[in-house]
Amino acid sequence: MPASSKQRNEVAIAFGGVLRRARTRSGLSQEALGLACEIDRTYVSMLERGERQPSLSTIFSLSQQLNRSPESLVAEAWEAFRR
Amino acid sequence: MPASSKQRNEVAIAFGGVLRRARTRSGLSQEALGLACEIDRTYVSMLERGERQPSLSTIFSLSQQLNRSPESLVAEAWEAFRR
DNA sequence: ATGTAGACTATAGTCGACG
DNA sequence: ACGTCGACTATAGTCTACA
Repeated sequence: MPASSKQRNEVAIAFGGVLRRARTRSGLSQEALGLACEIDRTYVSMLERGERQPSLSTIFSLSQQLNRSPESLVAEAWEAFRR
Repeated sequence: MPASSKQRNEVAIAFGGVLRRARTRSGLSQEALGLACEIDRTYVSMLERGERQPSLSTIFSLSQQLNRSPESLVAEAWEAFRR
């Protein structure tokens, strides 16, 4: 068992919300974002719904396509997670 | 095949360097850091050597124990990755 | 205190199909 | 354009042991 799978879920949910807001603001569909990042459309969906947690390289490619710095996405997710 | 496994390696190496510097500066051993984060000592070693890539929740717990914000670690890794 | 190795379990990430 | 399901492959992360 990894450290705490409850924590992982909460992290995933925090990131998911941030991702969805950033994506909709940017006017991209999940499909378009996935295509640009070379990640699967259904996986973008899972990320946004907090069912999966991104690795660092996924964070990097998502942030690039959203015209955001990776640290800004992470900072937002961290803030959402902490509360 | 995931997006690009070459990119993943480079991300892992970038993060590994950042982690090692942050940890040695903080005066913690890999063992002590792993214990505090509830992640395996040998896995900390793999991360520092760029053999593995952290997930977001791993970044969160590492940064907490290093008294750093997650975004500062990510920003450094991103900078190292881009060059 | 760290690197490495092997065998393992859990989860990140892909893909095709359907509503 | 998105959610979901199932089956899959790749990799994150654990654990024991030895140098």
